[in-house]
Amino acid sequence: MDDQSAAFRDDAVGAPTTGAGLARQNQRLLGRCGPCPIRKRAVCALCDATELRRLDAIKSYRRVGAGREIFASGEESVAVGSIVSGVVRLEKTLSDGRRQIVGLLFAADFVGRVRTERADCDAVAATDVTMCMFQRAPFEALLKTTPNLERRLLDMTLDELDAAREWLLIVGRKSAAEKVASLLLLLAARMSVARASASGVGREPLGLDLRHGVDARGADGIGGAIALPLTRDEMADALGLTLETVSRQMSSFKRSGVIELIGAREMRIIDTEALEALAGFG
Amino acid sequence: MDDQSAAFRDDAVGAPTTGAGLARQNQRLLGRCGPCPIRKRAVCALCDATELRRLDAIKSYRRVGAGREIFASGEESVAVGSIVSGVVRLEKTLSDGRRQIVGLLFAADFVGRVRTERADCDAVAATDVTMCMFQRAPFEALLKTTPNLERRLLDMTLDELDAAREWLLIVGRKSAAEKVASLLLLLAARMSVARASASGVGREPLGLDLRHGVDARGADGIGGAIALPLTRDEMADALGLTLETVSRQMSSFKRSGVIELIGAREMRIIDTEALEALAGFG
DNA sequence: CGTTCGGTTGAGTAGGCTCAAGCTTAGTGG
DNA sequence: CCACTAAGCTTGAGCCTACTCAACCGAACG
Repeated sequence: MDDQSAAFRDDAVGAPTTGAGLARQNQRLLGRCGPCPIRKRAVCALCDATELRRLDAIKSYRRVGAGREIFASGEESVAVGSIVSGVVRLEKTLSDGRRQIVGLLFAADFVGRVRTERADCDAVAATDVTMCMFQRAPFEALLKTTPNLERRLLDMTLDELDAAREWLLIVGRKSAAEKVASLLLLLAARMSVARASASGVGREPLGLDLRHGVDARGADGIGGAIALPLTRDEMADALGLTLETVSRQMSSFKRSGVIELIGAREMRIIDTEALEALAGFG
Repeated sequence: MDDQSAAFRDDAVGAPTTGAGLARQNQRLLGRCGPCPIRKRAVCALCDATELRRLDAIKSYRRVGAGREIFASGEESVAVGSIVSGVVRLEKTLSDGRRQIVGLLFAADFVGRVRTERADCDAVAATDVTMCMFQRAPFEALLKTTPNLERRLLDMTLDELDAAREWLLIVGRKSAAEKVASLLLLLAARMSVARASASGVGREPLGLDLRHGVDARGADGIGGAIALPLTRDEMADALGLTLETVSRQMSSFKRSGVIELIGAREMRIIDTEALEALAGFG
């Protein structure tokens, strides 16, 4: 972390959590958007060269260590941006401490809320995160004059909305086993897409979108090992369960040979079809 | 229902459910947008006269009887539109019949999904509904050339996303009593706003947005009687509960004098603060 | 080498579900 | 007008899933 460019703000110094392996190569592509790994999928996906130059003028990269807050609920929302690498969780907390994770954001996803004064979720780095940030005010100004930017943001927001509703079905109506299986499939799908980020797919749904679990069969996340970006506690808070229940379900999946656990925070899916059956698709 | 204009399609003939009081006056404002009660809050809110004329050219009013489907999950999405009056529920169903209501839409809210081939929810009229519909293809064409339309749709979609996430917290982390209290406050707030629809508020969050429950104190829905647009079963499916649990909670609120039930489908909130406390805001 | 954090596992409990019966209301037809 | 029906609602009894409380484990770290 010594060859930082001037535009690179690094919040990860002395990161509270052990987050090895912050994607080194991201430092190389600073400044220009051309070689950016999320260029084709992020909010800038539809922008032409001119528009990209305008965005470039107001962007700044920022690294956030695992566990660090990106913005807090209720605070004035000043910054928005795209995730270049890593995972961000959006969470809400009741006054008595009960917490619900209401969104998981991966590479290329957009973080922050335009056109509102204050955030209504906390956004926290679930892993070490690299972001391409914009001040909200100039970004909103650019939104107004750049239909390609607004169009892409609308698309991404619609996809997030679909994902949130899919998640509502899982949290509201599925059993503990189905919930955990659903989450594991989601993580497998999204973590692997994030790794294979060079591929320029045009339309990428975002957030907690379970349908990816089905599409991603054969992608290198299922079959390969997946580093879980959430603790048992966080998984529980995403699913409306307790950490003990999540742990028991994981152990049960492991015992029945559906998944393999490598330590506690890494997983390999052995039998994708069985896991999908457990997730109760339909 | 005999003075229908040519542009008025009526799906409610022989409506399967008892839906008295379909807002008669809506028939009067057909054709022109000027006197439309949702003009200032719907997707057309930011449109100028020229843009409005273009929208006017592709719109058609449609009445849907309570219980009737507006579109079905998986079917090709051909129509979108604004709710002029009534309540629409968005729901998802698992193959074994478990159902989750993932959105409630009221007057001025936008129904349907642009830029996707197929719907991923069912949309069903919860009450008799009057809609201002557009064919999806011409509407999307207009979206591309009308920034004011796209901007407003983005705003509304962002508000829906906020609402869906708020709902996720309720479904995932609240107790049965808190869930039911939260839903009653939401319904009180949204049903009263729908009635006082002439007021031209610029920024109106949409959907299952609970924060309205707090804002709407003193509005004429709280204090006045509220016609519940959902059966106990539907309330349960919105909250991730069973209908019996919902019924028990309602009875309990009634016994403790927090609400009054007028028949089973009409309610008056007696003690708003108590109900808010029961809803567990924080 | 002790501490801390995250995870696992067990035992007992309870909140909400299931099953079941009976009630209310509105609509229908004799 | 009133029995009949059906849909929606209420209430009760018992059960089960997931929660609570608690002990223990293992890895990482100072």
